[in-house]
Amino acid sequence: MGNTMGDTGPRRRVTIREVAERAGVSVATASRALSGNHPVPTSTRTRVLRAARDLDYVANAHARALVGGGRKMAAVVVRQVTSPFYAQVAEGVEAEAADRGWLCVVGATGGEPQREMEFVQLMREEGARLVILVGGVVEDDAYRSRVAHYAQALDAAGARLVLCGRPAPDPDIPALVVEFDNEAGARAVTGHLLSAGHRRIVFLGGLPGNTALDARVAGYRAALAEHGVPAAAGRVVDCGLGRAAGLRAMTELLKETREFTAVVAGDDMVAAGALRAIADAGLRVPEDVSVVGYNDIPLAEDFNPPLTTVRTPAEELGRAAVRIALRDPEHASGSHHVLGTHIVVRRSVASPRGA
Amino acid sequence: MGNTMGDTGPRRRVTIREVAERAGVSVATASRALSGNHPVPTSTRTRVLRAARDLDYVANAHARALVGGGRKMAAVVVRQVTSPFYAQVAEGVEAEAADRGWLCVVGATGGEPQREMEFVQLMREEGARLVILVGGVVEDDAYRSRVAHYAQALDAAGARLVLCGRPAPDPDIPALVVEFDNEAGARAVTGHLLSAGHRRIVFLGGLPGNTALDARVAGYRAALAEHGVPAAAGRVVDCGLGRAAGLRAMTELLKETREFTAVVAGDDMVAAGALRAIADAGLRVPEDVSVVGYNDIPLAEDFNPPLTTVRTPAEELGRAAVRIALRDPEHASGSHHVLGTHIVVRRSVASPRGA
DNA sequence: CCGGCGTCTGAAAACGTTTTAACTTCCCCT
DNA sequence: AGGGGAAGTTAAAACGTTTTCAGACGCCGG
Repeated sequence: MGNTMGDTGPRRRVTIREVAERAGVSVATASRALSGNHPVPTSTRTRVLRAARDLDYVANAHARALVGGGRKMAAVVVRQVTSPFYAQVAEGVEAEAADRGWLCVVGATGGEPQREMEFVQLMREEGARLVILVGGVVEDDAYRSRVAHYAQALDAAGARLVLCGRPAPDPDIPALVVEFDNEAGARAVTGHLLSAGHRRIVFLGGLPGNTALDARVAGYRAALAEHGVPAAAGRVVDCGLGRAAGLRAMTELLKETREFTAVVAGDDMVAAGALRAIADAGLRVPEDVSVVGYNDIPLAEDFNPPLTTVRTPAEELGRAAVRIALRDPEHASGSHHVLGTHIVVRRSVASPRGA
Repeated sequence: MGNTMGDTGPRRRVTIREVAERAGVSVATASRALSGNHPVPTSTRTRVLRAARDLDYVANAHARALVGGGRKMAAVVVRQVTSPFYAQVAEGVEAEAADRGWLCVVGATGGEPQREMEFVQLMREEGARLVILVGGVVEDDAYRSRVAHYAQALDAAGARLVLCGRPAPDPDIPALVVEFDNEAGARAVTGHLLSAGHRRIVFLGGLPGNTALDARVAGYRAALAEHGVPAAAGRVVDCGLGRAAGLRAMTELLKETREFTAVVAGDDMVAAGALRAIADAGLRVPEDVSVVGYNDIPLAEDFNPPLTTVRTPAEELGRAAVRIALRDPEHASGSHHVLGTHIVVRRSVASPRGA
């Protein structure tokens, strides 16, 4: 029993009433002095402030939100927070929210729509005024109706919905879209490979139906076409994202054929797996195979070799999401913002052997 | 005015009153049927539930928390969410919280005590019932009084405080400590180097006063002593953490001397920087210099070469923090849990040249 | 037929804040 | 002198729930 101070009994927080009493004013005056919502002469104000400090008063956010009809809270929903890319987006949201004194909640869904729905529901209960759904997704009917429902419900509550890197099911829906130009990014990085002389290039990490990946595949194909490479020379391996997927798919591919000189990975994690698979097969990067990634995650430059990739300013994506959502008074349904990307050249690309 | 959000107009949410009306019952009955807090005959219950569904009713969490006197909310506070290690801890907390239907808020401080204090204050206002402060820290007077204040204030509000990887300023303080055995981990990994034949080993990434790093340095020194290496042969470079710090410090060190054959890095990010610096200096790992890290972050195996390091189950740390805090009804002041670590051998260590 | 008990229900009292509307003062202007 | 504000303050009414307390009703055993 080391705790001598009342360690038992019901804990009661100090209320504004006690502050008011101690300062010798009414509750109303205390509230005004504390919230600064209404001018109060300096003398009383300091008296109230002092009483609050003496009592270590902490306002009850619930009571405040209850009467105020809302609260400054944003929510980011991602697949998982340990993904470097998502972590950066979340950090951007958090930072921008913190700058305005907003609270930021993050939810992880593990990719399960069920958990996404539960989380959005929870945010409705909590009165979040901004919900940011992050990450590409396969756009099926279930997705469309889910998002339509979110949008309608949040809009009815006066909250904003922003979709980061995923499409709005309908242009009329009250949701904002902020995303990168995946098509352009993939086109640029594939072009980089083509310029180095590569002709047999495989795309590793397709995920049919997933809008983000489909766009990258489209960019890859467009680049091929631009450089006059017959479409048949291209190849897309639909292994999805993640290091494990990249590792497995690349291992398989190498067992099947070596008729390619370069691979563009769906993202940097896939590239990490591919790099490992290539090394395990006794091949060298970039001498034997060139590899490019996507996203430029923080550790991409520490890969072996340092990865040439497409930089997608993820933190900026998060910041932009809240900035735009909070600025834009129109909330213009179907408002669509696309952020640019650029290629960052490191050492995972060389000219192919024969060139 | 003063409204930063374009005012789409304060929309009114559906209240329980409307649900009750539609179901033809009183508010009290509706509440009981919805919250299941009190038995209600099936017929009325279905009626109420149906009305709620028809109206897309969402309970107001604030009102509920106001009367209920609390809410299921946990907060994790980290330096930055993009640090792989912290991200994993946060994920663990989030997962464990979600499992119990709790909400999880994450705050990033950027390492500034000021922001830490603001965030804890915010959590007090919000009525969080669990606050988890993560990450080593220099234990000075400011820290001690800060944490003592958090502990007292949260305890007074009936909330729990847990310190992850940072010390409790006083054993009597109402806070829980959960951490890894840094000393043992560093001892093991340094021992690994010593067993390979290394004798001139430098520790890169000290941060005097920081308890986590001090413990690792202590482990490093203990290992040296165990193997009969004179203390004078050891060297600690106090460059702090982070990739940039490791890169800079290692570059400096290599300019000054090459009288060492191995380096143990303060964590994996420092190791990443060191790896790069070593490569830039034209040396090879592990042939010329062996390197080990700390934490085994997800991409450590993709470094060049794959990094031998100490695995600290970060997600488990986060899970354990909430599990212990929520389980232990005593909250036993000074309760202290330490989680084990183990070394994971990859390819960044070889026997030194002469051996 | 009555007293008592169980089961359902509803009116009203919380919870802690902000805001509204009204009430003083006090001062300046006519 | 008297009227009109402005400035400072307060009591009381919200806000949307849960919970308490008590009433209504039906049923059983005496």
